[in-house]
Amino acid sequence: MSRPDLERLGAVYPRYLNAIVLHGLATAQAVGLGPTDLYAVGTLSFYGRMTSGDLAAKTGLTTGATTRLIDRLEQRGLVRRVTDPADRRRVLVEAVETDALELDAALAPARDKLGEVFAACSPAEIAALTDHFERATPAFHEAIEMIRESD
Amino acid sequence: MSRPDLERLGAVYPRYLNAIVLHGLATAQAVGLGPTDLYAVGTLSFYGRMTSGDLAAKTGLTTGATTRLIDRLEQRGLVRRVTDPADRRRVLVEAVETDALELDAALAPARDKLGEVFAACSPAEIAALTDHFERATPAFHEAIEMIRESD
DNA sequence: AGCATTATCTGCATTCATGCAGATATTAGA
DNA sequence: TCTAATATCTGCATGAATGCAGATAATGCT
Repeated sequence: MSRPDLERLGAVYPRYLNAIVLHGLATAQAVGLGPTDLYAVGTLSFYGRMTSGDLAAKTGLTTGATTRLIDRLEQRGLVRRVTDPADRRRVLVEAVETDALELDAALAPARDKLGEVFAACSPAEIAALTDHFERATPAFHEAIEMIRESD
Repeated sequence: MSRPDLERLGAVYPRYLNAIVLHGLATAQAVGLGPTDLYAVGTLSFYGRMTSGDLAAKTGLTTGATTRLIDRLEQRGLVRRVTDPADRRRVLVEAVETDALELDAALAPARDKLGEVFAACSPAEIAALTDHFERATPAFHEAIEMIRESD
């Protein structure tokens, strides 16, 4: 791989990540949630129910702060507590599928704009991009854990 | 483009964005800044000096809150205020290139893990990905503006 | 020169997320 | 059964980000 290629990636990629995070913050603000709260809901809906403790680990909060986070989300009807029948100390939290948030509306501009970007791609390019996204996602999750371990 | 392709993209992409934002939040926490503060620094260093008001617009904060944000960043030596000689009401803010933050250290895990992902790509794939990132970045910025306009 | 406009800053107040330490409930093990 | 360990919750406290309204400073127009 040639040097110029990597340099261009190095220049473009940080700005790209910056834009995505900024967009995430703006979305949270638009739906009236803190960033952590909104992305906790996302995590729950993408990866399914998990215990309060697991959610604490994912978000990097203490268990106490996580209790309060779940309280807030439950109060807004975004999340549901289910006691684990196998171990009644544990509380499973699951996303309620609803659009109590107007999350769909908040994401509409991104969907439109990104839709145009993807629409300009060939099927092969879409496949390549999807492959990349699929590999990059766990890489970010691993990086998150590593950041938190070295605190 | 076939349906299955788009469905896979639709499943993978939201998780990908979720991971990036979560990683952004974890990074901010690791360096001891609020998410807005950290991504304001990023915006300044990527796009160069801008007025306080422009930064307010970019972050979606009021001008008062932005003054405080600049105060915080200046106090930590991440940013510098420069009075605009052409219009002395205006304050230009520019990023100070320093690693007063151990931002490099905080980003190291992501660099490593993502580096592996990119290393597995052919030069052609790298070029295609870079093209995509380059097109997606302004799309996100436009989406941010649209979200804020419809508040 | 005088006035309206613009850009940033300040004082004040408030909301909110979060940590911490101890409480409670449940399970597991000796 | 008694005790230790585990999972979540609560009370309390605090720091921090933010908004808002008015203050200050600079510019531009008439």
